[in-house]
Amino acid sequence: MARTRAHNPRPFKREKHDHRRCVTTALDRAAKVCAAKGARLTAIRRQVLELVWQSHRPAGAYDILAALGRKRDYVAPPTVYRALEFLRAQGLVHRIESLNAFVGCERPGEPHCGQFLICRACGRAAEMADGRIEAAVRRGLAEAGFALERPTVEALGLCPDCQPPAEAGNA
Amino acid sequence: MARTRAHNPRPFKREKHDHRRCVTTALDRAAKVCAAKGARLTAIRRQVLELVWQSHRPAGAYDILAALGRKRDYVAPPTVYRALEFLRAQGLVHRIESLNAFVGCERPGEPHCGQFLICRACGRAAEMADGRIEAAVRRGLAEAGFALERPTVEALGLCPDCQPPAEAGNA
DNA sequence: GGCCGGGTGTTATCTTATAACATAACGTTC
DNA sequence: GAACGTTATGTTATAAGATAACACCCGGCC
Ligand SMILES: [Zn+2]
Ligand SMILES: [Zn+2]
Ligand SMILES: [Zn+2]
Ligand SMILES: [Zn+2]
Repeated sequence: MARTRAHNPRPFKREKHDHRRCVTTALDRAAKVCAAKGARLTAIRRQVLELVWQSHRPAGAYDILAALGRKRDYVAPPTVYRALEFLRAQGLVHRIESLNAFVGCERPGEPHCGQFLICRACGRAAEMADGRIEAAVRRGLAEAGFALERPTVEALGLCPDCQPPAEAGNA
Repeated sequence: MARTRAHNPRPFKREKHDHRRCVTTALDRAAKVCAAKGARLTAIRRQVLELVWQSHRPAGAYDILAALGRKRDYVAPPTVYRALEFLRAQGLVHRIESLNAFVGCERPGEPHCGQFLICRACGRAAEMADGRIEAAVRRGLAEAGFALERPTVEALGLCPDCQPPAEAGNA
């Protein structure tokens, strides 16, 4: 039963990691996904995607707008929103509803239900891929007679790095 | 193992139901919850709660603002937002992040993870109470080392009433 | 009275998002 | 390579959602 790993046990990256690699991987994957679908990853869309991946903190549309303004001539809000909508339609970014912000998708190409941990201390958001959560959600909604289109789970809290140190030897 | 019902199998109300009863129940419960906590359910807060319960469609802050203006003298946005924030802190309403809107909580007093089905056709939102989803979410987040504070599940789709009729005899 | 704190009123402003229309770039066909 | 339909972007204006900052009121308390 070729069961892929049920979930990623470490959704939050280390504080220090080779983030340039995150970015290049994301851009490479995006190119592949778009090519496979015949979608056009234009210059602006690519730049917006790159800016979304600037960090693991969700980026607001106007943050991206401002950053984009530094790279090229000023662009107006609709341009950014259109690019973000395109990227979301391709499954390349997720929108974090509770923050009105966007993060790059960790698993583009694989359809999945968005599951996010949002740290209210450091602001990072990590995407989980817990098959059990997804299964529970899909089952619950099916039992409610609901035709599911786009489920998302968002949890606000404290990431491992931002939690006060445990008193006892509780790992 | 006094297991409460795992979930409500019919989160969406019938089109026609005695909705006044929904409202009065909600207001009664709110009074009890506030009394128990020593929180003051003032006139404005109560009116805002009543307006949130006007229907099972999530109400935007400015919808409430407008409706409130019809009942009493004009109130400014901060008044409504403060009332909504109070109600949310008391667990009397939930915010639907993906809609920037608010719905009354079906189970005030019982701490729970918000689970919502949002129909993109009729606009209604139904709160689920699926213990298995909640358990899966809590477990997944705990395994990720995440200190959980406020998990929510939101699913966009079509409610049973709004789905195209099934072709075959598939219930 | 004088003080405090919670709740509300008021004004102004900020952030987020989209409507509507104009223009440019691309791909195809002949 | 001109004409055409299609998709993407530019531009202007505005809608929609949310909050900051400060004033005021009112009840309880000393
Ligand atoms: Zn990274
Ligand atoms: Zn953190
Ligand atoms: Zn009702
Ligand atoms: Zn519906």
